[in-house]
Amino acid sequence: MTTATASRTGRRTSLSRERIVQRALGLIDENGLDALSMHKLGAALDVKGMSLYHHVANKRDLLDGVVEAVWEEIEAAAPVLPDWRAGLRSVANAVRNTVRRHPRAATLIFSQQLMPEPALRVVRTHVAALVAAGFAEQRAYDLLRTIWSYAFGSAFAEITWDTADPGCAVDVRQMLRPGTPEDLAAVAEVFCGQSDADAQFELGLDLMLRGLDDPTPD
Amino acid sequence: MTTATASRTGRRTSLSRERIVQRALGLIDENGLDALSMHKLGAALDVKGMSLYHHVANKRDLLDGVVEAVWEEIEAAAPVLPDWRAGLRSVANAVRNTVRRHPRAATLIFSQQLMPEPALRVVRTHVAALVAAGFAEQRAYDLLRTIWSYAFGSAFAEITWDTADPGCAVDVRQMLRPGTPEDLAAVAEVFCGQSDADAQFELGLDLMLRGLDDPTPD
DNA sequence: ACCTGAACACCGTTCAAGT
DNA sequence: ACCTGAACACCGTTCAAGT
Repeated sequence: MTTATASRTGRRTSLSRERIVQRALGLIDENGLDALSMHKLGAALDVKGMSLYHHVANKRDLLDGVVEAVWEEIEAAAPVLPDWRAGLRSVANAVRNTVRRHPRAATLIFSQQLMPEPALRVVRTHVAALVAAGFAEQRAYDLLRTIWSYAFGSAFAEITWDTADPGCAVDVRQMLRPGTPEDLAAVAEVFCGQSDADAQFELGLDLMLRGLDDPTPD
Repeated sequence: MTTATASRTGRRTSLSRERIVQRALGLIDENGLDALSMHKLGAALDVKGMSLYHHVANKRDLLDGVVEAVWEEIEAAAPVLPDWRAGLRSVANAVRNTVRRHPRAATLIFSQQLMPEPALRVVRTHVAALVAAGFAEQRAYDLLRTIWSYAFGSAFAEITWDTADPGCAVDVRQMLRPGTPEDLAAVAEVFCGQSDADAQFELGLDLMLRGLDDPTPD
């Protein structure tokens, strides 16, 4: 299952929480969350599994670290922009693109009950930008939360339905239980086989952003 | 960990996939997904773990069954309504309320790569209603998908942030890593400590539904 | 037809050594 | 200070019995 290619590189540098977390994210991206064990992660780092416990408290702590690493990517991709609508758009796109880049790690973001620091920095930065644009603070939090929920919901729906092959369209049937009647399978094909996922994502985003008036100068 | 109360009831009725799946969902609701094992599930049904394999193919198949059971609850709570906006609202609320009723099982819906039949029936029914209201079929699918994504995203955000104690507000800090600086902790408290989750959910829903024009009669 | 004892490889985690 | 061998309880799963 695990390739033996990793055994030559990265033996000189010793372990660190950072290196362990990044390797874990890499392994999850490659083989899926279920295939990640402390034993295998150790092996991928040229070390025995037990050694990891010198740098992470336990597996839960390790996975918290992975969630934080994903959030750091979101943060880096979600700059504040002069126009407040464009700023909210940048948050939404950062969330969606990052989740799509790590589809097999994405479920962790919701299953670990955690708000890591990079996530909180995204909130702080963009709330501040909305307030600077004239919104009341409470309203700014509400708007950000709404866009945030939509972006995560869309990204999750997409990765659930994407069967990893962007080209071939008809593999939606893989996610149906064998007995599924033909008429329902046809429904799934239209609903899940998104011809243009980007346009679909924009639809909801546009609806929400166009519905918002510019803040009244107070 | 497991209470011994279950050992008296339910011994006379023999096993069935249905009974196994329902008990699994119950155990997940009580103790969380990580605490569910085939051994423990067997014990909760007065049987050895291996006996379950006569009724479910493996654990993945069992969890697929749990996802399907949750979808059946969503389906039952999402009736078609005369007004198309009210119909979309009923889907959104059914998703949100059901996810909130099974917070510890919710992550399964996205992590199992599966569209079970009750989910497909919800799609078919509500697309048909939108088409009857005058929308083009492709447009109907797009709208439903948008509302769907928002509802799941909101529900997931809520259960991630809800620390199970609806009363006490300040337990948001449990989801912060110990080192988190005070200013970021304050951000988390406003962002996650939703004073009125229902109103927050309605905000995004209203934005989207108000932005939609009635379909032009063709 | 359905339940089970025994067994397998694998898992997370601890701890007393080793260097 | 950091790595490891040995060991623990637990896990998913198989299979040859038992009834």
